[in-house]
Amino acid sequence: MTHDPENMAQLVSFLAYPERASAELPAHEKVYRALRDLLLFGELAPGQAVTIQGICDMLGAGMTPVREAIRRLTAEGALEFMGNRRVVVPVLTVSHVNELIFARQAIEPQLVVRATERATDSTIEELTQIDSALDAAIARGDVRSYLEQNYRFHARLYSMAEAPILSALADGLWLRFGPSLRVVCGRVGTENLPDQHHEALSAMRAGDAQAAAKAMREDVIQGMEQVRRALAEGGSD
Amino acid sequence: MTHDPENMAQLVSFLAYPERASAELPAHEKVYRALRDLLLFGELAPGQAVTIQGICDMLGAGMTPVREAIRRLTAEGALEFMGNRRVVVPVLTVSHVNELIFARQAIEPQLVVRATERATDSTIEELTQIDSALDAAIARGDVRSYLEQNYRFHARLYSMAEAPILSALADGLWLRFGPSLRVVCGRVGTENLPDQHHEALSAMRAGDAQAAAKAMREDVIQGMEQVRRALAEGGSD
DNA sequence: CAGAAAATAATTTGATCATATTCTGATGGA
DNA sequence: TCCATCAGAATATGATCAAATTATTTTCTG
Repeated sequence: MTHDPENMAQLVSFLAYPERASAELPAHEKVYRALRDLLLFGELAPGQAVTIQGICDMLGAGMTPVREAIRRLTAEGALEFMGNRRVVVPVLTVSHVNELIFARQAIEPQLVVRATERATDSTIEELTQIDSALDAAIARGDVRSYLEQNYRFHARLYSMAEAPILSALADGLWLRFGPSLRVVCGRVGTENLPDQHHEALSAMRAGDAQAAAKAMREDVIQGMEQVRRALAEGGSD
Repeated sequence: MTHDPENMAQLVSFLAYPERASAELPAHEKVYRALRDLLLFGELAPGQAVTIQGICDMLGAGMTPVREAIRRLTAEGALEFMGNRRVVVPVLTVSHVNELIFARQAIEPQLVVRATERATDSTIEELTQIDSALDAAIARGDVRSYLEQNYRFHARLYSMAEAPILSALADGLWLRFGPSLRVVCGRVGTENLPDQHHEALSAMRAGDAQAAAKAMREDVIQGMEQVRRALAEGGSD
Protein backbone atom coordinates (compact mmCIF):
# COMPACT_ATOMS: atom_id res chain seq x y z
CA MET A 1 0.00 0.00 0.00
CA THR A 2 2.82 2.34 0.75
CA HIS A 3 4.40 1.54 -2.60
CA ASP A 4 1.55 2.54 -4.87
CA PRO A 5 2.91 2.99 -8.40
CA GLU A 6 0.13 5.44 -9.19
CA ASN A 7 1.25 7.90 -6.54
CA MET A 8 4.89 7.38 -7.38
CA ALA A 9 4.45 8.11 -11.08
CA GLN A 10 4.55 11.89 -10.70
CA LEU A 11 7.61 11.72 -8.51
CA VAL A 12 9.62 9.96 -11.15
CA SER A 13 9.56 12.89 -13.51
CA PHE A 14 12.30 14.73 -11.69
CA LEU A 15 15.02 13.04 -13.72
CA ALA A 16 13.17 12.97 -17.00
CA TYR A 17 14.64 16.05 -18.63
CA PRO A 18 18.42 16.07 -18.24
CA GLU A 19 18.70 19.54 -19.79
CA ARG A 20 16.16 21.05 -17.38
CA ALA A 21 16.81 23.69 -14.75
CA SER A 22 18.91 22.43 -11.85
CA ALA A 23 20.26 19.84 -14.23
CA GLU A 24 23.71 21.02 -13.20
CA LEU A 25 23.28 19.28 -9.87
CA PRO A 26 25.09 15.95 -9.66
CA ALA A 27 22.86 12.91 -9.72
CA HIS A 28 23.69 11.85 -6.18
CA GLU A 29 22.53 15.24 -4.98
CA LYS A 30 19.27 15.00 -6.90
CA VAL A 31 18.62 11.51 -5.60
CA TYR A 32 19.39 12.69 -2.08
CA ARG A 33 16.90 15.52 -2.31
CA ALA A 34 14.24 13.34 -3.85
CA LEU A 35 14.55 10.76 -1.09
CA ARG A 36 14.64 13.50 1.50
CA ASP A 37 11.33 14.90 0.28
CA LEU A 38 9.86 11.43 0.13
CA LEU A 39 10.78 10.99 3.80
CA LEU A 40 9.85 14.45 5.03
CA PHE A 41 6.46 14.53 3.40
CA GLY A 42 5.37 11.06 4.29
CA GLU A 43 5.76 9.25 1.00
CA LEU A 44 8.03 6.72 2.71
CA ALA A 45 6.47 5.31 5.85
CA PRO A 46 8.22 4.19 9.05
CA GLY A 47 9.20 0.55 8.88
CA GLN A 48 9.25 0.49 5.13
CA ALA A 49 12.23 -1.26 3.56
CA VAL A 50 14.39 0.77 1.23
CA THR A 51 16.27 -1.24 -1.37
CA ILE A 52 18.93 0.24 -3.56
CA GLN A 53 17.58 -1.30 -6.69
CA GLY A 54 14.06 -0.27 -5.82
CA ILE A 55 15.18 3.35 -5.61
CA CYS A 56 17.13 2.97 -8.85
CA ASP A 57 13.98 1.87 -10.60
CA MET A 58 11.76 4.44 -8.94
CA LEU A 59 13.96 7.41 -9.74
CA GLY A 60 15.54 6.13 -12.90
CA ALA A 61 19.03 6.63 -11.48
CA GLY A 62 22.19 4.53 -11.40
CA MET A 63 23.38 2.50 -8.45
CA THR A 64 26.32 4.63 -7.38
CA PRO A 65 24.39 7.87 -6.85
CA VAL A 66 21.65 5.99 -5.03
CA ARG A 67 24.16 4.30 -2.77
CA GLU A 68 25.71 7.62 -1.87
CA ALA A 69 22.36 9.23 -1.16
CA ILE A 70 21.39 6.35 1.09
CA ARG A 71 24.67 6.56 2.99
CA ARG A 72 24.11 10.21 3.55
CA LEU A 73 20.62 9.64 4.84
CA THR A 74 21.69 6.86 7.17
CA ALA A 75 24.39 9.15 8.53
CA GLU A 76 21.66 11.67 9.29
CA GLY A 77 19.47 9.10 10.97
CA ALA A 78 16.81 9.37 8.28
CA LEU A 79 17.37 5.76 7.33
CA GLU A 80 18.52 2.88 9.45
CA PHE A 81 20.97 0.14 8.72
CA MET A 82 19.90 -3.25 9.89
CA GLY A 83 22.73 -5.61 10.82
CA ASN A 84 22.51 -7.46 7.55
CA ARG A 85 22.58 -5.22 4.55
CA ARG A 86 19.00 -4.09 4.81
CA VAL A 87 17.97 -0.46 5.07
CA VAL A 88 14.64 0.67 6.48
CA VAL A 89 12.85 3.86 7.47
CA PRO A 90 13.27 3.86 11.26
CA VAL A 91 10.25 3.25 13.45
CA LEU A 92 10.17 5.69 16.34
CA THR A 93 9.51 4.57 19.86
CA VAL A 94 8.13 6.81 22.59
CA SER A 95 11.61 6.94 24.02
CA HIS A 96 12.96 8.25 20.73
CA VAL A 97 10.31 10.93 20.61
CA ASN A 98 11.26 12.02 24.10
CA GLU A 99 14.80 12.50 22.90
CA LEU A 100 13.58 14.45 19.91
CA ILE A 101 11.47 16.69 22.12
CA PHE A 102 14.45 17.41 24.30
CA ALA A 103 16.74 18.15 21.38
CA ARG A 104 14.30 20.33 19.49
CA GLN A 105 13.29 22.46 22.46
CA ALA A 106 16.95 22.88 23.32
CA ILE A 107 17.96 24.06 19.86
CA GLU A 108 15.04 25.65 18.06
CA PRO A 109 14.34 28.52 20.47
CA GLN A 110 17.94 29.61 20.15
CA LEU A 111 17.59 29.63 16.37
CA VAL A 112 14.43 31.69 16.65
CA VAL A 113 16.18 34.22 18.87
CA ARG A 114 18.93 34.60 16.33
CA ALA A 115 16.45 34.75 13.46
CA THR A 116 14.49 37.49 15.21
CA GLU A 117 17.64 39.52 15.77
CA ARG A 118 18.41 39.30 12.06
CA ALA A 119 14.86 39.62 10.73
CA THR A 120 14.04 42.24 8.13
CA ASP A 121 10.70 43.32 6.68
CA SER A 122 11.26 41.14 3.66
CA THR A 123 12.22 37.99 5.53
CA ILE A 124 9.26 38.38 7.87
CA GLU A 125 7.10 38.84 4.80
CA GLU A 126 8.46 35.58 3.41
CA LEU A 127 7.56 33.76 6.59
CA THR A 128 4.11 35.30 6.57
CA GLN A 129 3.50 34.07 3.05
CA ILE A 130 4.57 30.56 3.92
CA ASP A 131 2.30 30.63 6.93
CA SER A 132 -0.61 31.71 4.76
CA ALA A 133 0.00 28.80 2.43
CA LEU A 134 0.10 26.60 5.52
CA ASP A 135 -3.25 27.91 6.76
CA ALA A 136 -4.73 27.34 3.32
CA ALA A 137 -3.48 23.77 3.32
CA ILE A 138 -5.08 23.17 6.72
CA ALA A 139 -8.33 24.76 5.58
CA ARG A 140 -8.68 22.40 2.65
CA GLY A 141 -7.33 19.38 4.56
CA ASP A 142 -4.34 18.95 2.26
CA VAL A 143 -1.97 16.90 4.39
CA ARG A 144 0.90 16.79 1.95
CA SER A 145 0.89 20.56 1.50
CA TYR A 146 0.53 21.08 5.25
CA LEU A 147 3.63 18.99 5.89
CA GLU A 148 5.52 20.82 3.19
CA GLN A 149 4.64 24.35 4.25
CA ASN A 150 5.15 23.59 7.90
CA TYR A 151 8.63 22.33 7.19
CA ARG A 152 9.35 25.28 4.93
CA PHE A 153 8.36 27.69 7.69
CA HIS A 154 10.79 26.19 10.16
CA ALA A 155 13.53 25.73 7.59
CA ARG A 156 13.32 29.35 6.52
CA LEU A 157 13.57 30.36 10.15
CA TYR A 158 16.72 28.27 10.49
CA SER A 159 18.34 29.87 7.49
CA MET A 160 17.54 33.32 8.86
CA ALA A 161 19.42 32.50 12.04
CA GLU A 162 22.74 32.37 10.19
CA ALA A 163 23.96 29.55 12.39
CA PRO A 164 25.02 26.77 10.04
CA ILE A 165 25.80 24.16 12.66
CA LEU A 166 22.69 24.61 14.78
CA SER A 167 20.62 24.79 11.61
CA ALA A 168 22.06 21.54 10.37
CA LEU A 169 21.25 19.91 13.70
CA ALA A 170 17.67 21.15 13.74
CA ASP A 171 17.20 20.27 10.11
CA GLY A 172 18.53 16.78 10.67
CA LEU A 173 15.97 16.16 13.39
CA TRP A 174 13.15 16.70 10.90
CA LEU A 175 14.34 13.71 8.94
CA ARG A 176 13.95 11.60 12.04
CA PHE A 177 10.38 12.46 12.89
CA GLY A 178 9.18 13.49 9.41
CA PRO A 179 7.93 10.06 8.40
CA SER A 180 5.89 9.86 11.59
CA LEU A 181 4.14 13.18 11.03
CA ARG A 182 2.00 11.79 8.24
CA VAL A 183 0.86 9.08 10.64
CA VAL A 184 -0.14 11.76 13.15
CA CYS A 185 -2.13 13.66 10.55
CA GLY A 186 -3.93 10.52 9.57
CA ARG A 187 -4.92 10.12 13.21
CA VAL A 188 -5.86 13.58 14.39
CA GLY A 189 -6.63 15.30 11.09
CA THR A 190 -5.24 18.67 10.11
CA GLU A 191 -7.68 20.75 12.20
CA ASN A 192 -6.19 20.62 15.66
CA LEU A 193 -2.54 20.60 14.75
CA PRO A 194 -0.30 23.02 16.59
CA ASP A 195 0.24 26.41 15.05
CA GLN A 196 1.92 29.02 17.19
CA HIS A 197 3.31 30.55 14.05
CA HIS A 198 1.08 33.62 14.27
CA GLU A 199 2.25 34.34 17.78
CA ALA A 200 5.85 33.86 16.75
CA LEU A 201 5.44 36.13 13.76
CA SER A 202 3.91 38.99 15.67
CA ALA A 203 6.63 38.71 18.27
CA MET A 204 9.21 38.85 15.52
CA ARG A 205 7.58 41.91 14.02
CA ALA A 206 7.78 43.55 17.42
CA GLY A 207 11.43 42.49 17.67
CA ASP A 208 10.72 40.53 20.83
CA ALA A 209 13.13 37.63 20.44
CA GLN A 210 12.24 35.99 23.75
CA ALA A 211 8.53 35.96 23.01
CA ALA A 212 9.15 34.55 19.55
CA ALA A 213 11.35 31.83 20.99
CA LYS A 214 8.69 31.00 23.57
CA ALA A 215 6.01 30.72 20.92
CA MET A 216 8.09 28.40 18.80
CA ARG A 217 9.03 26.28 21.78
CA GLU A 218 5.30 25.85 22.38
CA ASP A 219 4.83 24.94 18.75
CA VAL A 220 7.60 22.37 18.87
CA ILE A 221 6.43 20.78 22.08
CA GLN A 222 2.80 20.61 20.99
CA GLY A 223 3.76 19.06 17.68
CA MET A 224 6.05 16.47 19.15
CA GLU A 225 3.48 15.74 21.85
CA GLN A 226 1.03 14.78 19.12
CA VAL A 227 3.59 12.38 17.72
CA ARG A 228 4.17 10.86 21.12
CA ARG A 229 0.47 10.40 21.66
CA ALA A 230 -0.04 8.82 18.26
CA LEU A 231 2.79 6.42 18.95
CA ALA A 232 1.61 5.55 22.43
CA GLU A 233 -1.78 4.56 21.05
CA GLY A 234 -0.88 2.83 17.83
CA GLY A 235 2.72 1.70 18.08
CA SER A 236 4.09 -1.16 20.11
CA ASP A 237 6.71 0.34 22.39
CA MET B 1 53.77 18.82 5.10
CA THR B 2 50.48 17.57 6.37
CA HIS B 3 50.67 14.71 3.91
CA ASP B 4 53.85 13.13 5.15
CA PRO B 5 54.10 9.60 3.74
CA GLU B 6 56.24 8.53 6.69
CA ASN B 7 53.52 9.24 9.23
CA MET B 8 50.83 7.79 7.00
CA ALA B 9 52.63 4.52 6.51
CA GLN B 10 51.48 2.96 9.75
CA LEU B 11 47.91 4.02 9.12
CA VAL B 12 47.73 2.12 5.87
CA SER B 13 48.05 -1.21 7.58
CA PHE B 14 44.39 -1.34 8.53
CA LEU B 15 43.45 -3.05 5.30
CA ALA B 16 46.55 -5.17 5.00
CA TYR B 17 45.23 -8.43 6.45
CA PRO B 18 41.82 -9.27 5.01
CA GLU B 19 41.42 -12.25 7.31
CA ARG B 20 42.03 -10.17 10.42
CA ALA B 21 39.52 -9.45 13.16
CA SER B 22 36.74 -7.07 12.08
CA ALA B 23 37.40 -8.20 8.54
CA GLU B 24 33.70 -8.95 8.33
CA LEU B 25 32.99 -5.24 8.21
CA PRO B 26 32.21 -3.91 4.74
CA ALA B 27 34.93 -1.84 3.14
CA HIS B 28 32.93 1.38 3.18
CA GLU B 29 32.51 0.98 6.91
CA LYS B 30 36.22 0.42 7.43
CA VAL B 31 37.11 3.40 5.29
CA TYR B 32 34.59 5.50 7.20
CA ARG B 33 36.09 4.56 10.54
CA ALA B 34 39.61 5.10 9.34
CA LEU B 35 38.80 8.58 8.08
CA ARG B 36 36.85 9.30 11.22
CA ASP B 37 39.84 8.48 13.38
CA LEU B 38 42.10 10.50 11.12
CA LEU B 39 39.82 13.49 11.68
CA LEU B 40 39.14 13.01 15.38
CA PHE B 41 42.74 12.54 16.35
CA GLY B 42 44.21 15.32 14.32
CA GLU B 43 45.81 13.43 11.46
CA LEU B 44 43.80 15.51 8.99
CA ALA B 45 44.15 19.20 9.64
CA PRO B 46 41.51 21.92 9.11
CA GLY B 47 41.69 23.35 5.62
CA GLN B 48 43.33 20.28 4.20
CA ALA B 49 41.94 19.06 0.90
CA VAL B 50 40.57 15.53 0.80
CA THR B 51 40.65 13.91 -2.61
CA ILE B 52 38.89 10.67 -3.35
CA GLN B 53 41.78 9.21 -5.22
CA GLY B 54 44.19 10.33 -2.56
CA ILE B 55 42.20 8.39 0.05
CA CYS B 56 42.02 5.40 -2.28
CA ASP B 57 45.80 5.36 -2.48
CA MET B 58 46.31 6.03 1.21
CA LEU B 59 43.99 3.29 2.41
CA GLY B 60 44.33 0.91 -0.49
CA ALA B 61 40.58 0.88 -1.07
CA GLY B 62 38.38 1.17 -4.14
CA MET B 63 36.57 4.29 -5.23
CA THR B 64 33.03 3.34 -4.31
CA PRO B 65 33.64 2.65 -0.61
CA VAL B 66 35.71 5.81 -0.33
CA ARG B 67 32.99 7.85 -1.98
CA GLU B 68 30.39 6.49 0.38
CA ALA B 69 32.53 7.19 3.41
CA ILE B 70 33.13 10.75 2.26
CA ARG B 71 29.41 11.32 1.70
CA ARG B 72 28.70 10.10 5.16
CA LEU B 73 31.28 12.40 6.66
CA THR B 74 30.07 15.43 4.72
CA ALA B 75 26.55 14.66 5.92
CA GLU B 76 27.87 14.75 9.47
CA GLY B 77 29.71 18.02 8.92
CA ALA B 78 33.09 16.39 9.32
CA LEU B 79 34.00 17.29 5.77
CA GLU B 80 32.85 20.17 3.67
CA PHE B 81 31.79 20.28 0.08
CA MET B 82 33.21 23.21 -1.85
CA GLY B 83 31.09 24.56 -4.72
CA ASN B 84 33.13 22.76 -7.30
CA ARG B 85 33.55 19.17 -6.43
CA ARG B 86 36.32 19.60 -3.93
CA VAL B 87 36.11 18.33 -0.39
CA VAL B 88 38.07 19.84 2.48
CA VAL B 89 38.33 19.55 6.24
CA PRO B 90 36.30 22.57 7.42
CA VAL B 91 38.08 25.48 9.05
CA LEU B 92 36.22 26.63 12.13
CA THR B 93 35.51 30.28 12.79
CA VAL B 94 34.89 31.75 16.23
CA SER B 95 31.23 31.91 15.32
CA HIS B 96 31.19 28.19 14.60
CA VAL B 97 32.80 27.47 17.93
CA ASN B 98 30.15 29.53 19.67
CA GLU B 99 27.51 27.36 18.08
CA LEU B 100 29.36 24.23 19.13
CA ILE B 101 29.59 25.48 22.69
CA PHE B 102 25.88 26.11 22.78
CA ALA B 103 25.02 22.73 21.30
CA ARG B 104 27.35 20.72 23.49
CA GLN B 105 26.36 22.36 26.73
CA ALA B 106 22.71 21.87 25.78
CA ILE B 107 23.06 18.16 25.06
CA GLU B 108 25.94 16.67 27.01
CA PRO B 109 24.71 17.38 30.54
CA GLN B 110 21.48 15.60 29.72
CA LEU B 111 23.44 12.58 28.52
CA VAL B 112 25.47 12.61 31.71
CA VAL B 113 22.32 12.70 33.82
CA ARG B 114 20.98 9.67 32.00
CA ALA B 115 24.33 7.92 32.16
CA THR B 116 24.51 8.48 35.91
CA GLU B 117 21.02 7.07 36.40
CA ARG B 118 22.08 3.93 34.53
CA ALA B 119 25.61 3.63 35.89
CA THR B 120 26.77 0.39 37.45
CA ASP B 121 29.97 -0.46 39.27
CA SER B 122 31.42 -2.00 36.15
CA THR B 123 30.60 0.88 33.81
CA ILE B 124 32.01 3.37 36.29
CA GLU B 125 35.08 1.21 36.52
CA GLU B 126 35.41 1.34 32.74
CA LEU B 127 35.26 5.11 32.79
CA THR B 128 37.81 5.25 35.56
CA GLN B 129 40.21 3.14 33.53
CA ILE B 130 39.85 5.35 30.49
CA ASP B 131 40.45 8.38 32.66
CA SER B 132 43.62 6.83 34.04
CA ALA B 133 44.90 6.24 30.55
CA LEU B 134 44.04 9.85 29.82
CA ASP B 135 46.01 11.09 32.82
CA ALA B 136 48.93 8.94 31.77
CA ALA B 137 48.83 10.43 28.30
CA ILE B 138 48.86 13.95 29.72
CA ALA B 139 51.73 13.05 32.06
CA ARG B 140 53.94 11.96 29.21
CA GLY B 141 52.74 14.68 26.85
CA ASP B 142 51.32 12.23 24.33
CA VAL B 143 48.90 14.40 22.37
CA ARG B 144 47.54 11.68 20.14
CA SER B 145 46.76 9.42 23.07
CA TYR B 146 45.24 12.31 25.01
CA LEU B 147 42.85 13.06 22.15
CA GLU B 148 41.95 9.42 21.84
CA GLN B 149 41.30 8.75 25.51
CA ASN B 150 39.45 12.00 25.99
CA TYR B 151 37.10 11.12 23.16
CA ARG B 152 36.73 7.58 24.45
CA PHE B 153 35.70 8.89 27.85
CA HIS B 154 32.93 11.02 26.45
CA ALA B 155 31.84 8.42 23.92
CA ARG B 156 31.52 5.77 26.62
CA LEU B 157 29.44 8.17 28.64
CA TYR B 158 27.14 8.67 25.65
CA SER B 159 26.65 4.97 25.16
CA MET B 160 25.82 4.57 28.84
CA ALA B 161 23.00 7.10 28.50
CA GLU B 162 21.01 4.75 26.26
CA ALA B 163 19.76 7.66 24.22
CA PRO B 164 20.63 6.87 20.61
CA ILE B 165 19.51 10.12 19.06
CA LEU B 166 21.11 12.46 21.59
CA SER B 167 24.23 10.32 21.50
CA ALA B 168 24.42 10.57 17.74
CA LEU B 169 24.08 14.33 17.97
CA ALA B 170 26.80 14.68 20.59
CA ASP B 171 29.03 12.27 18.76
CA GLY B 172 28.59 14.13 15.51
CA LEU B 173 29.73 17.36 17.11
CA TRP B 174 33.10 15.81 17.90
CA LEU B 175 33.75 15.39 14.21
CA ARG B 176 33.29 19.11 13.76
CA PHE B 177 35.74 20.30 16.37
CA GLY B 178 38.03 17.27 16.46
CA PRO B 179 40.47 18.50 13.83
CA SER B 180 40.87 21.77 15.72
CA LEU B 181 41.72 20.10 19.01
CA ARG B 182 45.14 19.08 17.80
CA VAL B 183 45.80 22.72 16.97
CA VAL B 184 44.81 23.70 20.50
CA CYS B 185 47.17 21.14 22.00
CA GLY B 186 49.97 22.42 19.85
CA ARG B 187 49.31 25.85 21.28
CA VAL B 188 48.70 25.32 24.97
CA GLY B 189 50.36 21.95 25.52
CA THR B 190 48.72 19.06 27.33
CA GLU B 191 49.31 20.39 30.85
CA ASN B 192 46.51 22.88 31.35
CA LEU B 193 43.80 21.16 29.38
CA PRO B 194 40.43 20.84 31.07
CA ASP B 195 39.76 17.74 33.07
CA GLN B 196 36.68 17.72 35.24
CA HIS B 197 36.46 13.99 34.73
CA HIS B 198 37.47 13.23 38.31
CA GLU B 199 34.70 15.43 39.67
CA ALA B 200 32.20 13.86 37.31
CA LEU B 201 33.29 10.37 38.28
CA SER B 202 32.97 10.90 42.00
CA ALA B 203 29.56 12.45 41.50
CA MET B 204 28.55 9.42 39.49
CA ARG B 205 29.80 7.09 42.17
CA ALA B 206 27.68 9.01 44.66
CA GLY B 207 24.73 8.76 42.29
CA ASP B 208 24.46 12.55 42.13
CA ALA B 209 23.33 13.05 38.54
CA GLN B 210 23.06 16.83 38.78
CA ALA B 211 26.59 17.22 40.14
CA ALA B 212 27.94 14.94 37.45
CA ALA B 213 26.15 16.92 34.77
CA LYS B 214 27.51 20.16 36.19
CA ALA B 215 31.06 18.84 36.18
CA MET B 216 30.83 17.71 32.59
CA ARG B 217 29.28 20.98 31.51
CA GLU B 218 32.31 22.67 33.02
CA ASP B 219 34.57 20.29 31.17
CA VAL B 220 32.83 20.95 27.88
CA ILE B 221 32.84 24.71 28.26
CA GLN B 222 36.47 24.85 29.33
CA GLY B 223 37.52 22.67 26.44
CA MET B 224 35.61 24.59 23.83
CA GLU B 225 36.80 27.83 25.33
CA GLN B 226 40.36 26.73 24.64
CA VAL B 227 39.42 26.13 21.03
CA ARG B 228 37.83 29.54 20.77
CA ARG B 229 40.89 31.20 22.23
CA ALA B 230 43.25 29.34 19.93
CA LEU B 231 41.16 30.37 16.95
CA ALA B 232 40.85 33.98 18.03
CA GLU B 233 44.64 34.27 18.22
CA GLY B 234 45.75 32.29 15.24
CA GLY B 235 42.86 32.11 12.80
CA SER B 236 41.56 34.89 10.59
CA ASP B 237 37.89 35.27 11.43
C1' DC C 1 61.05 43.11 -28.41
C1' DA C 2 59.37 42.36 -23.45
C1' DG C 3 55.62 41.46 -20.52
C1' DA C 4 50.95 40.56 -19.52
C1' DA C 5 46.59 38.74 -20.78
C1' DA C 6 44.03 35.35 -23.23
C1' DA C 7 43.40 31.07 -25.23
C1' DT C 8 44.40 26.41 -25.58
C1' DA C 9 46.33 21.94 -24.34
C1' DA C 10 47.32 18.52 -20.82
C1' DT C 11 46.72 16.50 -16.51
C1' DT C 12 44.30 15.59 -12.66
C1' DT C 13 40.16 14.50 -10.32
C1' DG C 14 35.29 13.55 -9.76
C1' DA C 15 30.93 11.24 -11.50
C1' DT C 16 28.78 7.49 -13.36
C1' DC C 17 28.10 2.96 -15.11
C1' DA C 18 28.54 -1.95 -16.26
C1' DT C 19 30.07 -5.92 -14.33
C1' DA C 20 31.93 -9.33 -11.24
C1' DT C 21 31.89 -10.99 -6.63
C1' DT C 22 30.07 -11.86 -2.12
C1' DC C 23 26.60 -12.32 1.05
C1' DT C 24 21.88 -13.27 2.92
C1' DG C 25 17.68 -15.55 3.42
C1' DA C 26 14.77 -19.00 1.64
C1' DT C 27 13.48 -23.26 -0.33
C1' DG C 28 13.43 -28.03 -0.51
C1' DG C 29 15.13 -32.47 0.24
C1' DA C 30 17.40 -35.83 3.53
C1' DT D 1 15.28 -30.51 12.25
C1' DC D 2 19.22 -29.70 9.70
C1' DC D 3 22.04 -29.06 5.79
C1' DA D 4 22.80 -27.99 0.89
C1' DT D 5 21.62 -25.41 -2.87
C1' DC D 6 19.80 -21.30 -5.21
C1' DA D 7 17.92 -16.78 -6.33
C1' DG D 8 18.19 -12.13 -5.45
C1' DA D 9 20.28 -8.22 -3.53
C1' DA D 10 24.23 -5.67 -1.86
C1' DT D 11 29.12 -4.82 -2.18
C1' DA D 12 33.12 -3.64 -4.68
C1' DT D 13 36.12 -3.02 -8.86
C1' DG D 14 37.80 -0.92 -12.86
C1' DA D 15 36.67 1.44 -16.98
C1' DT D 16 34.74 5.40 -19.15
C1' DC D 17 33.20 10.01 -19.44
C1' DA D 18 33.06 14.78 -18.02
C1' DA D 19 34.60 18.68 -15.49
C1' DA D 20 38.15 21.53 -13.49
C1' DT D 21 42.56 22.96 -12.56
C1' DT D 22 47.16 23.76 -14.03
C1' DA D 23 50.63 24.41 -17.45
C1' DT D 24 51.77 25.98 -21.81
C1' DT D 25 51.55 28.56 -25.78
C1' DT D 26 49.89 32.25 -28.36
C1' DT D 27 48.59 36.84 -29.06
C1' DC D 28 48.27 41.58 -28.17
C1' DT D 29 49.87 45.91 -26.30
C1' DG D 30 53.30 49.35 -24.92
